Amino acid sequence: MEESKHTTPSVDKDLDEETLFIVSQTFKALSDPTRIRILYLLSQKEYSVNEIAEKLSLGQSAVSHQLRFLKNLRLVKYRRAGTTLYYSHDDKHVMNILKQTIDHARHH
Amino acid sequence: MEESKHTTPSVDKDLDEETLFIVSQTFKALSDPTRIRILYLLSQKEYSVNEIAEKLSLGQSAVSHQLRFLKNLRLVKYRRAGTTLYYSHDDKHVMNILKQTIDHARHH
DNA sequence: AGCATATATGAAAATGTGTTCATATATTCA
DNA sequence: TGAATATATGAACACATTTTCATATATGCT
Repeated sequence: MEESKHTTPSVDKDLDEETLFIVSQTFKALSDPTRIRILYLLSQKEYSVNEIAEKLSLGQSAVSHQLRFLKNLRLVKYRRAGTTLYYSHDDKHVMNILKQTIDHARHH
Repeated sequence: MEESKHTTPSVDKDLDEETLFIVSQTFKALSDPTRIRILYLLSQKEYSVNEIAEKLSLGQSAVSHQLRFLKNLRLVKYRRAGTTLYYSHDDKHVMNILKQTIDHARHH
């Protein structure tokens, strides 16, 4: 009975492979400027693929590929309206972390 | 006078290049399993380069390269004791975000 | 100075990532 | 069904990242 009585969670346990994988994937999603810009846009409201491409001056294909990446991690979701897919964010925790880090970066 | 009266910071402003760069670099630091393991280790206490290499079964050179990466972003610092360098974390905000995300990943 | 130990560094190799291009699929409408 | 529009997909390319290997540098000790 020596360790972690009422200490902060996450310290003192070791990192199992699965946790490590999830954490690294999550941060990888946030490590690319294009994906950050997409998520930041989606933090405001839903947008279609073409709207995202236009707003950010990116190719339709590039946006689609990145959305698939984000979708696989369940960071975004979409709803269909005819042939148009409206994407929106789908992970409040991750969006919150992105927001925190943007604020932190801005405060210099 | 239409937007962002008392809304959350970081929304509604656009992302300037510099902020985008800092944010993406920060997350890139956290996106690699080796660096995550190093930072996680350093969240507990300071360790020398060789201690880190042994604890994590990594080559001395690989650890040194990653520490330089983290040092450039001012995420870690070191103190010298003879020929030994003891590294420790140096950014509470980033360590907090790492901790949050590990907890989040563990809760599935 | 010479030797031992701890760490850093540069280049090469192996692997991973992001964009583009061409094309496929899905939906709507006439 | 056929045309039009929106999005997805796969392959190829360019570029970036991570590790390894060999070697350099720094410090302390005798």
